[in-house]
Amino acid sequence: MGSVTKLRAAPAARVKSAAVKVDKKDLPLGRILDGDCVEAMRSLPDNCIDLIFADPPYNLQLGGDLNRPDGSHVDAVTDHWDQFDSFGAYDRFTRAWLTEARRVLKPDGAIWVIGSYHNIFRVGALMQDLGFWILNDIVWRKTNPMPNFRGTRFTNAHETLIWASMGEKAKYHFNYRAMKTLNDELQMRSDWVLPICSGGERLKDDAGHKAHPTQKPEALLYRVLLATSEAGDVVLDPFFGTGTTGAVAKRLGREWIGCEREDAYRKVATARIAKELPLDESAITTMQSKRDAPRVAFGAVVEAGLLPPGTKLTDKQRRWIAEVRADGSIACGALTGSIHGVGKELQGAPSCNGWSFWHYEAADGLKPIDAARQTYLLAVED
Amino acid sequence: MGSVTKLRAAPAARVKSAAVKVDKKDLPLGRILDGDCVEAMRSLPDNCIDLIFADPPYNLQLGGDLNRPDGSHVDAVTDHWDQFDSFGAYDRFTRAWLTEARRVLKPDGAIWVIGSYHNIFRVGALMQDLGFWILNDIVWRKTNPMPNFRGTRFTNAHETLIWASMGEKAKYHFNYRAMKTLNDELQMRSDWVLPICSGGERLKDDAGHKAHPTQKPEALLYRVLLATSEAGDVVLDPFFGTGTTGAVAKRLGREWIGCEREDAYRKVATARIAKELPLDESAITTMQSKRDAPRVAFGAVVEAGLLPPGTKLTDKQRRWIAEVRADGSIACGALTGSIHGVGKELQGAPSCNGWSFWHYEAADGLKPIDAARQTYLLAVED
DNA sequence: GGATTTGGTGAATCAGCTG
DNA sequence: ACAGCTGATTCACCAAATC
Repeated sequence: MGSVTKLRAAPAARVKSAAVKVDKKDLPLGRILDGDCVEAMRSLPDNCIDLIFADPPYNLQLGGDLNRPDGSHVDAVTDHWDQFDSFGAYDRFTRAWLTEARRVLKPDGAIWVIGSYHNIFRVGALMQDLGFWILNDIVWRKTNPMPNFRGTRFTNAHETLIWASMGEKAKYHFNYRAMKTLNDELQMRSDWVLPICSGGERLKDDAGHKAHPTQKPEALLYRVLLATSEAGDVVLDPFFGTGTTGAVAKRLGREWIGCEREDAYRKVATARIAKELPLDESAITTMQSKRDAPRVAFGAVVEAGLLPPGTKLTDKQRRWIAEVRADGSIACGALTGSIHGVGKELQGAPSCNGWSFWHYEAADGLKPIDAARQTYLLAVED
Repeated sequence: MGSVTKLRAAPAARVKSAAVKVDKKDLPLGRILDGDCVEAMRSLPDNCIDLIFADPPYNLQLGGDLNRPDGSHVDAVTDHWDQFDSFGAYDRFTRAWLTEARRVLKPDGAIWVIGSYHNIFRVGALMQDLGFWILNDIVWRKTNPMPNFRGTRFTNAHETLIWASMGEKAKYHFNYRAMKTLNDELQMRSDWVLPICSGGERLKDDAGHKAHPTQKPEALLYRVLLATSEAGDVVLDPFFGTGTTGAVAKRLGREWIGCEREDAYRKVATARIAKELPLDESAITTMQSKRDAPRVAFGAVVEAGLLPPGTKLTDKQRRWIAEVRADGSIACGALTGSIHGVGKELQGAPSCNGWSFWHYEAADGLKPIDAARQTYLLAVED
């Protein structure tokens, strides 16, 4: 077999300085770190995490839930005549863990946070303040929400997730093709219809009570991880709970790290993830977008004899005819250049994908030259 | 993660003096106030408004031009009124208008704000900071959103509305029964599926271009006003635009006041509202008792404008005539209820399928209202 | 006249690599 | 930092034109 001609450059370095590149072996992969999530994250190096999924508490009132950035405990506010103390405490807590999350994330990492109207607006605003760049807000539309028993409001039938990159110009990962495939060949939308976690998936303690009050459905994590991480990526969940993130990460071939300070949850999560089996590698492999495929120069297709010099190309409506030249450029009258540039000029368009614009006469009719590229790719693939 | 408990909010800001009751006649009802909304609201007395609907600038931060895959150009929102220098500037703007909105609202008044992920988190957090008590966040799921042309993110297919009262202990108005009626006898949920504003509803200028870049669908305002205001209430819209709020308020028998600083928008809105006809009082009357409740999604067909309130229905033999009301119930003389229930009573039958029993006058003759339902289903199916 | 095709468009934070 | 080149990428609905 011939060697694969990959015109694509090496993938961009994921961290700015190779000197601070962290060896995955030095990370506590597949472990649940004990204790407060801010403290736990402090034990991790900078720029080592590919993706964070966070399901923080909504609660301002429960004693012991909140700690200040310095680790000291925030007293529960029982006299709530001053709202700013309550919201302020929640904001300090949120800012503390988001700051630490930002430190451990790689420059091309991303973060997901889920919440309800009680907390998500504060979380979202703080994320923006800290420099995170919101990519989408996602609505998890519950098929089976709890009704509003008193008939006083609309049924609260959804929760909101925020997906953000490290900054306005930061890179991030989005498996567009995998999401489109998952959604019956339509773009995946920002509203996801999924049932709440119940039935056999809902973990129970020895007494038969639910092990955790807010266990998230695995389908939700499945979609999050499939959409925005790659196999082998390191996924961190600072509020690990019963370990839904870890279980789905293991299944999908992602590495994971959790933070959880409740012994009971850690125990349940550990047992749960131990039972989880990783999927076969071929099952994890997702549809690639063309953007991720190796780039092929038109000249290579010409060189390989698939569209030899002198071949006549035309557009679908046969408005123009161009001729392939030996160097992989094409000529249409006096106009010469790349397949893209000539197509663009002829149409007066802002841009043009020459692979789909130009066609050639095949035995079974007019075909886009992209077909020749596909043939070429199959031929050179090992 | 702890158990889910509500965040605490500020005590409701109470009216300083109950003696200062405002006479509606002293308010600029049915008028669009010229100028900046903060200045305009300053001309209103304290505690005079029942409901505010606000569609503030979203502070979109767009990059360069965007083209569709077919090369056509996307007409983006680049208007000067949507430009802010920073999050800080946007926050100051938001705090200013929300503060004034809070002053003019009655103690049992409420506010709706619509936004996208660009601004809604900041708006929601500031609302909480100012003492507003969030009652629901509502997701407007668009049936026909603009796709993500570059395949870089999830299709941004929804916008978010926040509904809030004046404070944790404040009273507010919610027409639970009307919403349940509108939703086929199921509690109305926090996710609303509605198409974007297009077609004949979309206002155009003399040159045929859209009169406003972000005109909201009337069905959205219809649901907001029907759910959280009463006939005769005073509704204020600080960002009036082309006056969707005013048009629907007039139709539903609510008083309205707008603020708008752009001459062109004021002009379009004035002409639009002048053409709007108030519905008959009986059509506006909403169902308050379960006994009279229809059990159908007929309300959604009404809301969509396919069979607007006031429409006359008759049976095939034209023996009876009934009138459609705003919440999807119908009235035939003193008899009111669902399309099924009223039809059943009139015929003295054990049951009646209202969809086939009732007819409306279409351009091409008498048609069963099921035809309108089919049209509706085609429109909203996703 | 009805069915089909074609074209237009909507609140959008919409590319990545090389030189 | 910036310019230039390559080439990847769209869904639902409406309206007008065409068959």
